[in-house]
Amino acid sequence: MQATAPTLMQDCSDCPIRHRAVCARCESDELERLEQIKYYRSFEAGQTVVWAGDKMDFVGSVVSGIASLTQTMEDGRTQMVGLLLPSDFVGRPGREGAAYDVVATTDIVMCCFRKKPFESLMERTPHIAHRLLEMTLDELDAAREWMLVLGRKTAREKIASLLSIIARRDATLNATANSGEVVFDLPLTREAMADYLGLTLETVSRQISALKRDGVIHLEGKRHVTVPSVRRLIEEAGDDSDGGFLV
Amino acid sequence: MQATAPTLMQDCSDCPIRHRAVCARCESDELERLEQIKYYRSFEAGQTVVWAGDKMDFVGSVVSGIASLTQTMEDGRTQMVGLLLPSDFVGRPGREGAAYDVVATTDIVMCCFRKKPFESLMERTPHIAHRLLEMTLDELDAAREWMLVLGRKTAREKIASLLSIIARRDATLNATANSGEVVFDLPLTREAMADYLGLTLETVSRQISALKRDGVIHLEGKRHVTVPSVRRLIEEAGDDSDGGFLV
DNA sequence: TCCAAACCTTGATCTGGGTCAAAGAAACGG
DNA sequence: CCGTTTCTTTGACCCAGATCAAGGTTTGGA
Repeated sequence: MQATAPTLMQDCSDCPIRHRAVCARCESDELERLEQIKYYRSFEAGQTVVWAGDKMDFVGSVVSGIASLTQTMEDGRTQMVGLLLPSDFVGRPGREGAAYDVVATTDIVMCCFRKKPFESLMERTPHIAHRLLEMTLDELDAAREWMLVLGRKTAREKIASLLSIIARRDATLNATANSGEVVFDLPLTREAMADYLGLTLETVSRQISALKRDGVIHLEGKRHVTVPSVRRLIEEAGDDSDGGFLV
Repeated sequence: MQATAPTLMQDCSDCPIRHRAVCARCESDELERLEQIKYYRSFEAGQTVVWAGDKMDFVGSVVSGIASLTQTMEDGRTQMVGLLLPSDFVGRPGREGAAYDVVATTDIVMCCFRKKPFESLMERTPHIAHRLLEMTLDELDAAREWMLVLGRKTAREKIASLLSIIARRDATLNATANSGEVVFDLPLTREAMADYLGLTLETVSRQISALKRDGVIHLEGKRHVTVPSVRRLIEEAGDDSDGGFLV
């Protein structure tokens, strides 16, 4: 669905880096310089963007589609450690290799900058460094919140937490925030959800069935979800911290 | 043990902010400005430095002792989301409230800067912003690595992972990196370890006993640990990523 | 020196979620 | 339109770790 063809946008007025990483406070000549070093890449669902440990010579943000950050043990156990939705930034200025695999979950288009020029631009443009610090702090908060999910929540709460996050992101993007009902398409397979939640795919499937049975969500097909009451969903997630969303 | 009395160091030559946050690349007049806005605070074991959600009007780093970052659910389940060892930085420039409780695990002394002046110093001093970005990226990496521990490792592997981290930090600080044997004092109670690892304290106790029985570690009293072979410990942690340590 | 409060260990038992297995849906290429 | 592949659901059973319970050990104050 997010599988936008790799249309090379020429003007990039909707390029997320513009309003998220570089942001409002930028001078127009800074934007100009960014435009000059910008390029697009696209990947098909399942493709690996970078492997953990490999040199990552670019930074960028997701334009369309969904990518995931994944850590793997030798014996094959994997844990997804982050989800990149459209407009999310990935990259580690000042750091060499990738710390985790970046994998395209759906077909994706990314807006990239080669690292060297981006870094030197950062040197000259405090606003960019500043904005990146803010974004990184936010990611750190999100990661730490997720640690609570992984360490202490039950399977049912985990599923509800994930659905809350997706619902929130989706509602923000689509401004569907009305009656408390939210509708969206799950961008992840049951297996990907399991990897994100530290569960098995069977447990994910069972708990989704249970939430459906209990009327917390409604499913059409495997992926199309209707949440009649977001408040109820957030209660199921056992959560404080999802606060701020629709309350 | 880390319970240094709140000796107000006048010259601060060993103040961690100097070499970690502000770092080598700073000009001496930047250091000068930092000195001017610096102050010390100390807390007793068990005291809460800030509550989640409260306004946090300072940033700082730990001089001595250990603090922990903790998230709590309404029903009392808690998850430790970070550990602050001496020289670690805490604070969120550009962000208002704390995202988690900061609690003194042992008696601690912190070196602080009021946020406002620190932020305005940051504006004028790109190196500081830059260093903070690097530190935050490192913390994010650590948090994501920990997500793998929480989501996918067994209780035994979790314990071994935690011991590896403490051993590594301790070895780095004390330069004990010799024969592969490392000796240190556990700075955490069994309960605190459980909160960090997403386990119960009983399970922690049992697994520590098991590691002792299997000769992976040796215990003297409840807290004094000898690790005869760090390599072995890292194997028990099931880990790749602890690489770089003593190999 | 003794008592009380923290901490820690160990045992018995229970259970949420994992594992193994089989069979439905959807999607897809030919 | 059909066979194959990929994804999902559901069932039966099992086990790692939680829970409940009871003692030990250490620390510290009076």
